[in-house]
Amino acid sequence: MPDRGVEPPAEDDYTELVLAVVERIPPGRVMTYGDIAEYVGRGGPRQVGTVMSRSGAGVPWWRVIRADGHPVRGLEDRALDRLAAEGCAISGDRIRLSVARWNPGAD
DNA sequence: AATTTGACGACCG
DNA sequence: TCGGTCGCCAAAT
Repeated sequence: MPDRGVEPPAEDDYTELVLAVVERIPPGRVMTYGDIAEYVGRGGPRQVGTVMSRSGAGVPWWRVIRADGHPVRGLEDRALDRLAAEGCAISGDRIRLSVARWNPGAD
């Protein structure tokens, strides 16, 4: 049987796809739940949220934000801390999407 | 098996 | 700009 090594997650393919995308978001940049759903081509924003809530602890979850620019619901302070430390474009309590939004494949 | 919930998003007033 | 409402799509209860 295959050795699982040090990386625990991988409960299913969809989860893996989502986490893989989040892993690629560069520091100081962000993606919305909808962006990720569209990019992986399955499910929707809410499904991405479900995956992150359940299995997002091991990836840069603070770089995944809502479409209105607000950071993750319930963890806003920690997310803003981290993003600020990365030099992300922030305006008040929300991210400047027009500046910080990142698209994989176009990097 | 049916209903409610959730780290969402577009629309509208 | 802000809050209310409805639509979406699985997971959890």
